[in-house]
Amino acid sequence: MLSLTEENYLKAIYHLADGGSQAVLTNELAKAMQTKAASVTDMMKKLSAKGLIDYQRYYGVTITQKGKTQALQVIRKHRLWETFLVQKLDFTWDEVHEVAEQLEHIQSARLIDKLDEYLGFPEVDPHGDPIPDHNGKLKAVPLVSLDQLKPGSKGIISSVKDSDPVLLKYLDKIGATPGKKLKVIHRENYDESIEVMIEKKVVFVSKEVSKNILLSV
Amino acid sequence: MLSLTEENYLKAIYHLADGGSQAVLTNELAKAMQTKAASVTDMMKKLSAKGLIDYQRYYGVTITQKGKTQALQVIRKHRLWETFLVQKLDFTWDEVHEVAEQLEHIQSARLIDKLDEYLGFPEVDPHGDPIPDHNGKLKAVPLVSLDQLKPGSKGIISSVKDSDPVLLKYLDKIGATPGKKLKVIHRENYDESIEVMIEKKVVFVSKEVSKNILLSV
DNA sequence: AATATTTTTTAGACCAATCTAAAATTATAA
DNA sequence: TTATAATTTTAGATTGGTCTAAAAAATATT
Repeated sequence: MLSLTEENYLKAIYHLADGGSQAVLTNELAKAMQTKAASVTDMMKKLSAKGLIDYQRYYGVTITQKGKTQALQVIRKHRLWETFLVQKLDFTWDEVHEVAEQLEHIQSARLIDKLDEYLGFPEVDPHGDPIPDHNGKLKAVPLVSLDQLKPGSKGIISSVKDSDPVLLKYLDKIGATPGKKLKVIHRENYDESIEVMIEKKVVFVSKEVSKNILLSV
Repeated sequence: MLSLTEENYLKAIYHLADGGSQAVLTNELAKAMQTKAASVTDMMKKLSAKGLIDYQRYYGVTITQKGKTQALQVIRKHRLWETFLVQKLDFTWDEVHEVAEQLEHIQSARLIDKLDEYLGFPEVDPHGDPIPDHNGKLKAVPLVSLDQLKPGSKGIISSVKDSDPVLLKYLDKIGATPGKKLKVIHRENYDESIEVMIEKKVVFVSKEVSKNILLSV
């Protein structure tokens, strides 16, 4: 069984590699884990010895199938708990991340399957991220970030990348939440800010924000 | 903030001292924590330095008011989670202890108060143990264990001491669960086993089991 | 009361996860 | 292509929680 720290590293690697086979560098990981590069190197050796990652010194790591499976189990738990907090306990979507970071480490397969059932086998969490099923299978939906859409194109907001409460509260305020229809009206060349129509309402968002909004088109 | 280990020690001290001011010996604690006496001594110094217990070497420890408050917060969380698991996720009362041992360490006052509300502010957990309120107040109900009742006396099963799944499944089978009316019919002098009537059904229980059944009379 | 037994504490070590500082390696630039 | 900069790794130390073995204190026994 993995330690809490090992689980967190694995999850970070999975996310930084975009779920895929892409290599992750020591410093990236150190930044993501809010720790020092030396600590990361130590952990890489450990995870590598356990067959969870492939590690080549000075060239970063890639996650193995075994590691991916483990990471997806943690992600499943994280997203189910977030859904529980919003659906049942009336948390808002900007409040759930921190608590879910703790709950995701509870070890009980029975608990998480019961929870899944209790929530009605949800497919996405409150931020629109897909929830891996019991076997760790993830429904892959091709998404585009708002900053890549051309004026005139339409889409449905699917999810939000960053879980920073400040961003989430802001998106809530302007109505940019998962499920909403969106149309790009205009892109300003100077700062790449975008004017969009979200369900009849016109709003302006900066490039920085637009990069965090993912849509299905 | 307390570490997971500190919380567990504090809870064990609270329980062994029966919630009170009674002193707890190093070896008792070592047994309860499934660790060695030397480890306990180390931890006692730490908890003592934090003002959570009064520690006198060679004479055991007593829990301070501050320590009691902390212990009760953990106990509140444990019992609320157990209630959640049974009420909402259809766990049986013999399945909840282990998972609640993990969940009780989740740090979020907001979460636990929301959960409390969601469950309808329950007063007791699935084993009949009282749940401390938001302020750590515990409704004190005087209880007697079945082994101390005289033939002829009646009571209502209030709670069960041990959380061993084997015991709980057995009690379920014979109908000895919290809320049930019970009357003592006879005590056998040789082995102190007891014959009782539980809601019209006559059952025999050993002294060992009878010590674990608590009643309000 | 002196001795033996039990309990508790101390001393010193270990493991996981972390750190700082120095060394090694790779990437960049003159 | 050789020097410089950036990144990564190693070496050695630290902290929390644990352990074993030995010492110290309390309790029980003769």
